[in-house]
Amino acid sequence: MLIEPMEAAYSPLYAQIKAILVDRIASGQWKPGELIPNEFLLASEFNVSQGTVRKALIALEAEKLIDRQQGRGTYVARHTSETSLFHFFRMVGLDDRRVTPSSRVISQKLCVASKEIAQALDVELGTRLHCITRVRDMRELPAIFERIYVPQALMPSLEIRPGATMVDEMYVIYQEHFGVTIAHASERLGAVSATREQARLLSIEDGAPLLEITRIGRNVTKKPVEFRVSRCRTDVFRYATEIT
Amino acid sequence: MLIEPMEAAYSPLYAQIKAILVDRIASGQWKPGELIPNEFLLASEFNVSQGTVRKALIALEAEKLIDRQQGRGTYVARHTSETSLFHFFRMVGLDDRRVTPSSRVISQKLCVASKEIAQALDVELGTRLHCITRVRDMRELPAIFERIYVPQALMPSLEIRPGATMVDEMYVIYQEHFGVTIAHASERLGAVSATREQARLLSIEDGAPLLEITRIGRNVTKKPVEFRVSRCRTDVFRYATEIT
DNA sequence: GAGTGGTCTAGACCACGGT
DNA sequence: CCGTGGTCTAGACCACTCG
Repeated sequence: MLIEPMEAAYSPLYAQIKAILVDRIASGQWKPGELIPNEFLLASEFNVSQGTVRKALIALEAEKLIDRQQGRGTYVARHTSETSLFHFFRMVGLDDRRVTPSSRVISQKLCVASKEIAQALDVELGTRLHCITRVRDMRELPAIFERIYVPQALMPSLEIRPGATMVDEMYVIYQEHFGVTIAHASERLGAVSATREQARLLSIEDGAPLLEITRIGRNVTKKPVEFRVSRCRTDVFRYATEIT
Repeated sequence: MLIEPMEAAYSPLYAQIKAILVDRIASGQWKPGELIPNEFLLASEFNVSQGTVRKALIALEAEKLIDRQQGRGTYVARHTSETSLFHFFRMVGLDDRRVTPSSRVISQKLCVASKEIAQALDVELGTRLHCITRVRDMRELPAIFERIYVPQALMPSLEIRPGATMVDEMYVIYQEHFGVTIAHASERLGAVSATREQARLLSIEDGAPLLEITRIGRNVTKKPVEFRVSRCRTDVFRYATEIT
């Protein structure tokens, strides 16, 4: 019996607890990598039983917002190059084995949101955005041509050295430098023909078919934060997904 | 304390219960659509508490093997055109709205498993397969060219009338006629150029880029049952996936 | 051994779908 | 009204990590 507002739509206790915990993570009160109080402490704080807190925590773990480790404790999820790639990067070789990309930044510019991007990011038309163009190599091959758009307001000092080879994932940078955690993403896939520029950068024939992935990245509160378009060679790589 | 074999790897009670229930579904002892015993009955059958059974049932529901309905009971999941499409068919319009395909069968033949297909279906090279070729229309447009391979041994009398417009999903047919339930699938996506035949059937230009989806469909025990290659127009449709 | 999350139990009560 | 699944509690014990 946490809250009992008149006329309230019914919501189970564990869902209310969960919402409170999400808020603590979203607001930065609990930061990525931080150890949060154990189940009994949370239970006594909210005056509920440990089992109820547990149910909220299990739900948060399923959403990958926290990381529970038996014997150690519960931590706020943190992006690492590893986990970020494993979670958000779906390309595999024809042998079905995961590949690790590295990236070369072609350019970083400021631009304004087009109609499509403004709608995707839920911002005003003309909002100022960072626009990063890069090529990602996989197994020594140039494989992905990528444009990334993020609102300048969210990450004022975002600065990627053009030409530098990047090991770190963008999502690690967002989180560690700007406190922005990408927790969910929507992807739309289609097939397109390579433009002349893309063909040159990817060492393929002009007009060759490319897999185009359009992604909207969202933070823990599901607000859109990043828009990205990736054009991938699929002569030696595939996009992998499981339906369960 | 269900089983306690010497040297056994530790496995929680609810996982053992779950395995038993999966087996009852896989073996056909409980058939799709059937009402299964309630939580207390199962609990007393296995001599565990209701909460333990519940945990197994919740896991099965997450895997979409059963359908739990408050106030009514728990049913073995059944494919319907609706649920099958909603679960396995990922194409959406550019407006992000779901589309419902209909299909025209071009041909049905018998063939033998190539190396690639034999490996995918985990059968011997040369195993006899049904091979169905069809075109799927979406919003009055020919949109997908598709080849489906299933072992003849699994579905001896599979017979689709060429030319007939199909409303029913293949997966509904597999389940209702042959007791084969597709419960999981792996998909690999890439971009390819349309062959002349495909271009003609899809009313697009020769060599136009198509999204190629290679799917391995698996039954409830995760054994591969169907191999399918779909080539999709993505000028007005997209493949949609969420990363959560 | 102390502390954490994971499992399991037993029982109470609630919300929902039918009769 | 009954029977179902859904929530919540309180407490016991198990498995893992670390000092």
